[in-house]
Amino acid sequence: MKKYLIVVAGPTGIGKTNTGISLARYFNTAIVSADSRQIFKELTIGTAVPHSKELKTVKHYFIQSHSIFENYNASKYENEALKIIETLFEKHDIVLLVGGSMLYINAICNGIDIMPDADPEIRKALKKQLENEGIESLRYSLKKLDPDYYTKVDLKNPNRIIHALEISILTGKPYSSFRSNPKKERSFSIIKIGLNCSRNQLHEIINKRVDRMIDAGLETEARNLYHLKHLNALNTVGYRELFSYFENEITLEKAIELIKRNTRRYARKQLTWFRNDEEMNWFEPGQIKEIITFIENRISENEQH
RNA sequence: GGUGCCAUAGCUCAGUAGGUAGAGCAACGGACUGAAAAUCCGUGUGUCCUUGGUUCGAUCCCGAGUGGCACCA
Repeated sequence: MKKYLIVVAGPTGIGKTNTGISLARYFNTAIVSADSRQIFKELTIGTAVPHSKELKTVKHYFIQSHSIFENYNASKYENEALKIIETLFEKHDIVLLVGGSMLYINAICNGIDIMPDADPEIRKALKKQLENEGIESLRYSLKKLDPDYYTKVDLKNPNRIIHALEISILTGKPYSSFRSNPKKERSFSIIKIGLNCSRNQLHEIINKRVDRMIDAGLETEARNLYHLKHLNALNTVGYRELFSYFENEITLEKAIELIKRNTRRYARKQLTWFRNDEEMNWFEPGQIKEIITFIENRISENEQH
């Protein structure tokens, strides 16, 4: 039998964890998480990591496996997760990739270009340039260092420009020379399962889940991390709003309201990305049987060719 | 029961000296290759409560109805 990576994606709160566990038990395999925040061991309540009970039933990878002090990114994830996946395929024909981080899933399925890690000092300097001289100045630098990318990039998006600049400065070569938009060959086939429900339902799930997080002590978790708020890992829905509350910028009620709103928006953004993926096969959460049947049919079709 | 006020976007409300309407919030759509739960761009989504009348034309003026609120009984 060939090897199959089953991707389970969908907006936050839709039930990826449960679906993933059901599928993993049925196929007797492990789960590789594709979640850019659940990966951090310092974050628990605000990221809705699977409960320890759930983690005991099925082996999970990349759940609370890294530290927020590490500068993590999609490329590191691609390298590390791919290694784990390859290892798992030694014992399993099917492996599950479960999560909502669009770029991370994309890194596994299609790969991203190889280029050096950004230098924190250079990034710092560019941030300062943005702060002091404005985005216009960054654009000017980019036009000089990478005129080709200058015509393609969203010139209003400082993060994009900064990244192109930091790579160009670090390597002495234009950022665009590293960009080939690869579709990397993988040793396994990919079957993508997308989970979605009505928008009203999704909003209700999200609102309730945020209330549950607050009841579970999210405020305390955030307060204990407050002194680390400069870390990128904490530029995260659920924490940043509480940080504003700690700074007396908003009330607790307002912070909770904003967490709900920003989570809803995040879910929408995820859907925008996933909807665009033509390989995605959509199901409602709870349609486990249908999903299993679909996967088995897909595999048996594939085995015949 | 009587009197008064109100009824416009999902919500709170503005407005039109009569020419089918706009703010805030919410919502919705999109971009995306090393910060991605990040970052950035875009979009009013409407039986102006219903129904008669006046008018070339009514969301606006007049009458009636319905619903809500307040006060008086």
